[in-house]
Amino acid sequence: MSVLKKIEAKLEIMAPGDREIGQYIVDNPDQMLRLSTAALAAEIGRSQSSVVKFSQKLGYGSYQELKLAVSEAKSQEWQVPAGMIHGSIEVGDSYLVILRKLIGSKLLSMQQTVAANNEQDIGKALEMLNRARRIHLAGVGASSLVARDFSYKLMKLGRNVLHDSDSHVQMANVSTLGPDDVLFALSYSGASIETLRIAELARKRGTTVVAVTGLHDNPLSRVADIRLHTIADEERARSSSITARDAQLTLTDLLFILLVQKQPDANEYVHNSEVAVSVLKADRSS
Amino acid sequence: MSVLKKIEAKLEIMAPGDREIGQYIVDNPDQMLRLSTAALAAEIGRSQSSVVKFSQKLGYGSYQELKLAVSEAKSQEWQVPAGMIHGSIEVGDSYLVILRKLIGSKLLSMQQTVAANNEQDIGKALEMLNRARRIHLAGVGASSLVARDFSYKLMKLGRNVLHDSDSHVQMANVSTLGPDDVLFALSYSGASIETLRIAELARKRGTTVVAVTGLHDNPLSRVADIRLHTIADEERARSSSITARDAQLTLTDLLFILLVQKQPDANEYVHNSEVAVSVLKADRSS
DNA sequence: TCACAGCCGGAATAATTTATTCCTTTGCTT
DNA sequence: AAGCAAAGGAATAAATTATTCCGGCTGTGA
Repeated sequence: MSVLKKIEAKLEIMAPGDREIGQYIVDNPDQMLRLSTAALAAEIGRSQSSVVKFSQKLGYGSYQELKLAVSEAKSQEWQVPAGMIHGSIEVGDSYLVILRKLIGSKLLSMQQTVAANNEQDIGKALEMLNRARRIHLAGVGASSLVARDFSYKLMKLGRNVLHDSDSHVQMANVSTLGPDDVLFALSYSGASIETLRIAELARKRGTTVVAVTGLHDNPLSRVADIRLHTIADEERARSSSITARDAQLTLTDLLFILLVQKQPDANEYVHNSEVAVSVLKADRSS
Repeated sequence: MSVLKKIEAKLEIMAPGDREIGQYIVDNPDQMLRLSTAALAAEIGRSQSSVVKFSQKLGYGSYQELKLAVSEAKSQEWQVPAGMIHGSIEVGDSYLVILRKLIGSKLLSMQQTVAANNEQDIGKALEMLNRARRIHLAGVGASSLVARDFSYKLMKLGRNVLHDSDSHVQMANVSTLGPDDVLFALSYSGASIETLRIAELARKRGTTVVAVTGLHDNPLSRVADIRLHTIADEERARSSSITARDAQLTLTDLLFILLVQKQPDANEYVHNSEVAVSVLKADRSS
């Protein structure tokens, strides 16, 4: 995960002094890279030692390491191709501007989402999904659509998958899960009460819980065994539900592809399922 | 020009000592970033001061600045200009390569999709959707998920929308449509027999049919009044269903945003619907 | 061949930056 | 109210970086 995101996420739970430092870094990563601890401290009116301690609390061995991480993070964000705009979409915008902004913010959320999850966590989730006897997918509203999309893909690989858009049915299904199963729960806010209850129940039954939520602290994430994250354009109200969904899809697509890589006979499964569907399509007589 | 290139170019005309330092940096930029002047000097058996002087000779005020430049240069190499790799995903690919290819092909399909539809056609579709008494969304399989996603968004705007994932129910619904209504039909192949039949029936009843299909000639497109197109990465079998869905979503998202632009009270509707949902979320007692 | 100017490069040292220690304050718990 | 833990700053230690100084080597011109 990018340091800047990490700092931003932790900002709320930091001590006031650390928050000021973190805020400054998030707001001015460029300046920060050129400042010494003392200079940075002076900039925001705190002591030099606080800056050093801040770096250490974040898990970096030294201030220099923090700088390196910031520099790397900054470069990752720059990957948006030139011409992309990710401002919010305004009423007066022309067709072309809207197009660019839409694609720009979609791209941004996809990139930030893959950056927000490190390979280890993805790997753990993958391992769980791969070994699971059954996979239950939980999610309501828009997340339910993502869950269903993912369930179709998993079925193509011959996995045992459960999902229903009705949360009561989901709850009933969960009550049949056991320790060999996995619950994959999606909720951007991490606060959807139905999904949360389902995750809690699964946890109680010894089922491994993989949660896909936003980066902020949230109840669903707290009950999970494995935490994955999606990043959406929260500020831009008008596109937020779009990018939150895109972020979830990016993550589930990634998991699907990685599963395919792991499964030697995946192509055969996928191929067979596609043949089966195309038989349906070709059947013009029905 | 990137520092590394610059160093490489000057390597020949440098004094032997400087050349050694430069070579090391070019060869191991990653290590260099974590080494102090003294450590770097020790690594190649030279004096610490030589390293400092090396930085200065290159025009950087300090060793730290050189480090920053190297870090930046390294990150630039990462972002393959225009950014992405569009190759298909292979079994041996590393995690990072998969990430890039996935996002690359998603981006490509989004860009090609918006390019494949001219503003006039989009405008006509928009006009139809805007005026429609009722909007029926048709689609099966993965397209049904896109249809449902779109239906949620339209409902947020207070529109009259019909969609059911069961094609028989869709068919039944269509038989209640009239000339003031619009059928919005999604099918990448344009050959899904259920969706096609639904479109034909709608046509017969005088309902305007908007079809969203691939660019190839196809039956669904032929019966439609307004044709919109999605472009997916067909060659790449493994990601085709992913990009086809992304393309459809890009198009429906675009239509949604344009509808919002047209509807003066849209924000209020969207806001109200979001408030309603958040009330559900906050209700921890259920 | 013999100054001598120029530079390369290292040792020593100065200056700066970073890390640690220690101590006071503050707010919370018991 | 006493005890405790965390926050945060001052002082100081440790490290890193920058500068100075000096010996040695090389090419040049008398």
